[in-house]
Amino acid sequence: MRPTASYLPADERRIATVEAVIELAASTNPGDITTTAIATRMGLTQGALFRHFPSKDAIIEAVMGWVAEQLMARVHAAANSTPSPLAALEAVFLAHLQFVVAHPGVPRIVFGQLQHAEQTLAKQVVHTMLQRYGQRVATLLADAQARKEVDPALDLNAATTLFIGTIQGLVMQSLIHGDVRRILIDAPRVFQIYRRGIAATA
Amino acid sequence: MRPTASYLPADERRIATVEAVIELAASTNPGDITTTAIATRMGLTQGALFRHFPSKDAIIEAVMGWVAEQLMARVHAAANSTPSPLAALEAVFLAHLQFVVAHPGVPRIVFGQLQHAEQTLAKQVVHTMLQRYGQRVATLLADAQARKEVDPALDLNAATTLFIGTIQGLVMQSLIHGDVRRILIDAPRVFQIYRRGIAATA
DNA sequence: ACAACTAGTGAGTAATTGATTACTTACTTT
DNA sequence: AAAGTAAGTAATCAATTACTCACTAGTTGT
Repeated sequence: MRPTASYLPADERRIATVEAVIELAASTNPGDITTTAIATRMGLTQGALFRHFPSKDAIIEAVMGWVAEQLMARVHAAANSTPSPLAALEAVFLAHLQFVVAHPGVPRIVFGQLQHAEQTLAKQVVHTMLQRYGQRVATLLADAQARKEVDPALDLNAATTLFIGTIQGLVMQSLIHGDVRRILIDAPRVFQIYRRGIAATA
Repeated sequence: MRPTASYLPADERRIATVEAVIELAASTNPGDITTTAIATRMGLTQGALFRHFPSKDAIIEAVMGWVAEQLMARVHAAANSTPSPLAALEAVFLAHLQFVVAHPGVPRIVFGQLQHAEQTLAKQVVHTMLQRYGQRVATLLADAQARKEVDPALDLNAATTLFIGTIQGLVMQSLIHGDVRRILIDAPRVFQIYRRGIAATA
């Protein structure tokens, strides 16, 4: 409940707002996060929020933008961290999960957004993020195939789906058990099975 | 928008209510489903609902109970459909996903429930369901190991986590793409990689 | 020090929500 | 057919929500 300093400049206040939402989402149903709750956590009154955002939806959009930026930065860094595509794949896998563990509210917000029926702008941001993400993974898998690090007969689309699905599955499980840190224990052991599933027949 | 007949007996009306909620959840954010929306879909007035349920939460609990019952029935049937544990595992995998495709609102409601912070009764139902589910899968994997159908050195806990995670991942992806039926296309190809990951070293 | 600007306050509003209730309608039993 | 019971209606309630605005407090440049 850090009582953020008063009278921040507008851009810093907007960032503080995004952080407040993500922190709140760690322990609250994202759909139930009210503007009053956001403001209170920052030590502000509710009306003050609308000095920096035209609507609540705009706040959510800002949050999704922040998430997309942060996550993709980590993914790309991990993907380029090693020359071996297969090793890079594992680095991406772990980097993604570390990001989630560091910000447990993030997957909850993302899942929450995907639930909405309306084609909202925030949902669009999630869409393009996941699309770029999938393309990066597919490229790594193709590279690994070219280097004979994985099975030449591997179904690349299925492998990409399973890669992302495995991460989302781990996240869901942590959501079920209410224990985020368990992800980091399960992650390497689960990835080992995945790697075996796509491995080159030695 | 089938206008359910008027003057149903109480138990039938309760079942109709559960079905209405699940149908609504297929195209609406479960958290945004109002008692008015449920009643309207059944061709009733909102107040009539509270003649059969003491509260909205009670409606959700009834829905979760229905889901747990239906899903576990299908899972157990699939698990016992063949003597080979590995084949049974694939049968469970497909049966689960077919259930989701038949009722697209179900995973949305389940995910929505897991988002709640409070330890609600409905959440408890989901918990025990997933626990029993996991135990059944773990048993099948252990049997498969005993029959040497899978790697004797396989990490059973990780394999169980990955099994459930893979399903949840596929469901999430369909939620992202807004196309439920794609699950049935991806499912066999994804399972093939999973099976390879746990397979016995021939 | 002082004006100009920005950030925050706090009291409001309209709309929506789950829930209650007095009343009416339909079915069942004898 | 009369009486009793179960099911549905329609109006209404209190609470909560996102959003607005006239005003005040703090910050900054000169």
